[in-house]
Amino acid sequence: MIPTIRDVAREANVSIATVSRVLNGLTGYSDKTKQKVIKTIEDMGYHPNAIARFLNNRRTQTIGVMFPAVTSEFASAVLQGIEEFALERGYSVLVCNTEVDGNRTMKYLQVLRERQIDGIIVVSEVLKHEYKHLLETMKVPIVLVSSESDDPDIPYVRVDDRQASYDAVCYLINKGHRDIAMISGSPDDPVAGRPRLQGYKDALYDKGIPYRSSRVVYGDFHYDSGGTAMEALLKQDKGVTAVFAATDEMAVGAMNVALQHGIRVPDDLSFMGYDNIRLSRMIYPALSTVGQPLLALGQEAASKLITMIETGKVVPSLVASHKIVERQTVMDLRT
Amino acid sequence: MIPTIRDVAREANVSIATVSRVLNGLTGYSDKTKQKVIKTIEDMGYHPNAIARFLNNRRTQTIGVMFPAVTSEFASAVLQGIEEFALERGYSVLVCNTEVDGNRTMKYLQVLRERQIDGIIVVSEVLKHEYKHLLETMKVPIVLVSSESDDPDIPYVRVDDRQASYDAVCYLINKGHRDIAMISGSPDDPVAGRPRLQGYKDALYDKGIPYRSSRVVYGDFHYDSGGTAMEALLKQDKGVTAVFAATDEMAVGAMNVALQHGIRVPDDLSFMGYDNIRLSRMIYPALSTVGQPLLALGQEAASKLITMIETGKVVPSLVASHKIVERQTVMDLRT
DNA sequence: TTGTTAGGAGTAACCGGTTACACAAAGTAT
DNA sequence: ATACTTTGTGTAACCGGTTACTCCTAACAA
Repeated sequence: MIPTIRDVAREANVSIATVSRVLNGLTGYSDKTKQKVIKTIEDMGYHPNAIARFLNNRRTQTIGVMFPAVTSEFASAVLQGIEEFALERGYSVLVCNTEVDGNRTMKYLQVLRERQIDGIIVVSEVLKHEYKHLLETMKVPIVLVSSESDDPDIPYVRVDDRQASYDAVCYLINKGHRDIAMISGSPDDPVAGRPRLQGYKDALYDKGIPYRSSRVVYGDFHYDSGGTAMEALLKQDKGVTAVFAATDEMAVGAMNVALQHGIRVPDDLSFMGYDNIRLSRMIYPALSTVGQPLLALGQEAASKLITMIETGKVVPSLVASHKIVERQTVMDLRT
Repeated sequence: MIPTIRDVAREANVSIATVSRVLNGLTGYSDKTKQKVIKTIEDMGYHPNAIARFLNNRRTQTIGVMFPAVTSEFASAVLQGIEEFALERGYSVLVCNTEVDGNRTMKYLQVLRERQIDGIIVVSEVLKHEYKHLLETMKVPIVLVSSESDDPDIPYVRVDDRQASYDAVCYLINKGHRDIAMISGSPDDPVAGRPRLQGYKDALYDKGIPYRSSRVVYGDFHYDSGGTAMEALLKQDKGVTAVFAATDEMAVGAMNVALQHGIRVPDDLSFMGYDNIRLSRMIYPALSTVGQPLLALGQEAASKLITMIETGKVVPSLVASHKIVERQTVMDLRT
């Protein structure tokens, strides 16, 4: 039988209250008692039951992390950041992969509520009305990563997608490119879709380059759609010298299609991605891209969430800085 | 204040036992009572507290998953498999990333014990003696993924690495290659190191090709080491027509170095990887490799673990089937 | 000497459920 | 009519901790 605090108390000839106090480093016992209790605990191999403790603390020291896709490198890097910070602060992380279908999100939220988690981090997923309603009744702090909400009580941690996209396109323009196509995600996507497209448009506008809708094609953020988009682009617009994609995956998909067509990269066509996932430096030629501090985003999100949990106050949002990662897929056209 | 079962009982004019029975679908109440209770629960927005329930069930419906690296695609695919199956069966998953340093494993095991998790899945990590001792005192079922233990009480789920490696090399030989190099992981690694190297040697032996130690170079399973290994290989042995790497990451790293050296793939040099991570089809040319059913490995592991938890019996291990994934990096040398 | 205070330790209520057991009423067999 | 089930429901103990409150004693100030 696994020993309980009562067993320890009996064995050490003290009360359970005293054992509890020693365990929690509270005051109210002599040093002699402390030694006796500690020794008994070790002799018996006693380990406190966190579940029982949680029951009256009303804190489970657990946070739930919801992802649309754990398998994406983006998500797993963020997860690692969250997890590292959480462990340090004594919190555990429950993963919730909502990828498969929409109902899973609701199901998971129910599970998280029943498990009395202390807070939730939602990664790159927009809070639908349905979820929000449920979340409100849970009265639990929430932090968003790479997403945003109009609710001032829900802070977010993300980079400025429009600005990052703007900078990427400016980078291309500064390298002498004027005929730049974009492979965008869905323009309805408020996180990685619309703002990145807007950044592209703004950069062109500011640099005096006319925007042509034939130079924008749409994918679903993932690898295969990048290839499909590239095929379409090759058909509809010949004069392009550079392609900017809203995600690295799409950039790589597009680049591979170009390579299959015998197009040389970057000599004939330049590519620029967005995310700086590990993949981007593992391909040949290595992809130039926009870097997001993924690990740090995760850590920041965990930090904010835990602060909210422990202070009960709302914490300000954070716009983390991005950077242009220069590799080998962008040609310098200036002579 | 969040309503408890007592609040519901009072409101519905029944005892807490009755509410509990309705909640758990037990027998022993009239239909009228049931309706009344259900209505009250809904009206009050009552949700049972899983923590309190766990306290007397002695089951937390939680499993811990330990990884050396969540960020690796391998791990995240397995995690997804585990998580999917677990959710279906009402279990939640606590992720434990032991990547950073060795002490974290011990720390995490302590956390898992205190949290009274029902079982542990250890992914591609060998159980050190230190861990094993602790695990034994926890008296909790364990399942290994892509690893092995001499303890018959610890089942594993993995592919036959030696055989898979053997098949990969035979595949190359059947395509007419005789000068095959290998980029191995550490030969001390009992999971992905030694067996894969052995498979390579066995295949050569069986096909009557002499083994040359100058054709084996060692990496650490990750991307960069593949490149380094390739550099070494290019220096020490010129006549190679194919390179087999113990992981896709190393294969890709090696291939990129080859491309940088102006070597054409697969025309001048063929490459074969191992793992079939997403990356392998995202590069150009797409990497031929050995496929492991990662998602299924995860699901199987979760399934076995939950069976062990619920029946208390040890479950047999599983050797899952691998397959050769033909893509574009292997040249057919037969005229 | 007496009153006050602080420190060490114990008792018991409580957190929010589950469940063994008790019991009354209604139904069925004899 | 009596004895025995069955059904519906309640009471209270229990899971393993935390903590408010109480009590006793020794030390110290007046």
